[in-house]
Amino acid sequence: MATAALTPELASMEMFRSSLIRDSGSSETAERLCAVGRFSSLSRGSMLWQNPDSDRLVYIASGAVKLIGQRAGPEDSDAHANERSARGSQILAFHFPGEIVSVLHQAERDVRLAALCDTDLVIFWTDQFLDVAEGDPSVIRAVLTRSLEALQRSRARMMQLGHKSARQRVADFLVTLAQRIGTMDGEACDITLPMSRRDIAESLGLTLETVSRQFADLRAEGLVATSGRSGVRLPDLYALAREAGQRFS
Amino acid sequence: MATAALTPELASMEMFRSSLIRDSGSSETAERLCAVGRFSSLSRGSMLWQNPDSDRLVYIASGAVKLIGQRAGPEDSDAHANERSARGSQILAFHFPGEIVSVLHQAERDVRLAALCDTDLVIFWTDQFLDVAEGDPSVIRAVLTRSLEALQRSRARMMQLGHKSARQRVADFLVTLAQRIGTMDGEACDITLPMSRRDIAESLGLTLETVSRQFADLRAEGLVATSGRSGVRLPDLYALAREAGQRFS
DNA sequence: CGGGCGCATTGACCTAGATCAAGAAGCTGT
DNA sequence: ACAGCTTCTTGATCTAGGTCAATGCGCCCG
Repeated sequence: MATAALTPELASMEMFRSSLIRDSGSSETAERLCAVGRFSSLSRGSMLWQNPDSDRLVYIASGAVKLIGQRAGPEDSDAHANERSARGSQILAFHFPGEIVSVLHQAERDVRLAALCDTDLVIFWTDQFLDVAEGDPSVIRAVLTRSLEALQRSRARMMQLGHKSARQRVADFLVTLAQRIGTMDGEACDITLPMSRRDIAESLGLTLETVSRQFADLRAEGLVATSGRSGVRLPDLYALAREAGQRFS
Repeated sequence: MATAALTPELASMEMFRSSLIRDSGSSETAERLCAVGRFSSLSRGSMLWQNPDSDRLVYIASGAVKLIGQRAGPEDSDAHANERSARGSQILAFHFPGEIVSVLHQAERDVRLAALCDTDLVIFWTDQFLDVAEGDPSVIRAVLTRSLEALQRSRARMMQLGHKSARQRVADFLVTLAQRIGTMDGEACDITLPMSRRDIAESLGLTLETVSRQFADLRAEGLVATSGRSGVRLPDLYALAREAGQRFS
């Protein structure tokens, strides 16, 4: 009743519920799903420890996360497993509010979710989620559609990693991100990067130095402007997209 | 009634039906799905022309296919669009009998399915498939599970493309393929490669020459033996897996 | 069985990007 | 405002793998 904001937990659950109903699920199913979902709040930099025994579905309510794949060195022994020991880890995807991430348990590999900034999310045990959702085909179908979209993005990234130059990767990264979280400002487009240069590098399969150099080049050519660590402005999205795409030879 | 084999079409439909029922779908749903599926037979090297206006699901009954992603040069004009003009195309995945491939229509990109050898398959229009399957949640769930598996494989490939050396990629490719289509022979494992060196290269984001060189090196070290173009024997799968995986430094 | 074509192998060289090594901004907290 | 971090930028080398080019071999077909 107070004028103060809802608790993050209630707000997150409400977001999830209404996103389901928008996908034409019945509100009854939504209620039951909310009942089996567990709310969680992550602060910047912390990771969601993944039980190695089961798959999860994670709904992002607010903030931003990265999905990290790490070749599972068998329990890197005692070494304080804080994030910085990330040698040779690969970022598989970034995810933003409203999206559902599927974190599959995968023998031999270690897949984790880490928060780029303070993040609220709702976690489901995949089997349980599907058991409940099975009563409502439209919900399962919605989840299927989302996972096919994720597959599509994943394939697009593969093409990027396969045959593109550093310059193209960085350009493509910026254009794609602009489409997902950018705000148009007349001709130009502004993005506030939630991730570090290192994150960008690891997601593109490059080194942080190379990413930095490509930013410098694009900046020199007037294709991007930066302000501070995280402010990026793309004065000509089309020109940049052209850089990203089919520059033969 | 004759002793002769079934027609490929009937055999393919029967495979599809029984794979569905194994996944606990009702046989009634299976019948209805078969009714909307269209059988098709591809000969070695030919491509499934993808209508650009809709997504498809393709069930592989026999043979082998590659899923190709090509940055869509706007209608490469008249140039006889036979397969060989594949400049800078990337192979997104290989698929084998029993698997369901989802081919999503993707603006700006051209995704196609090509047969590595003579192949029988059943094609569905995704929306129609799901409309029918919606009556039977366990079928939709099965499709979802398969697509999550595809996502998982896709992520694994991303890690490969991201941070691995040519040697590791080739080793990983062979080990992964061995697990999918290899036949054990005591300690060793035999594979008959359905794809060319060029295909391997394009799927790993390497050149055909580099792949060849890596084969030569691994051969020299006794980790693989080859016979003819397509015969491969892996005398020590574990040693090879170790090459593929976490060789730090 | 032998000719010919396409795939595979091998070699010589050369760039894009990794690696190593300083510095220069940015964002904290006091 | 300043100290002390972390993250970013820039520069100088080094090398894995790409590119170009020649040769060899498996496989199909007459």
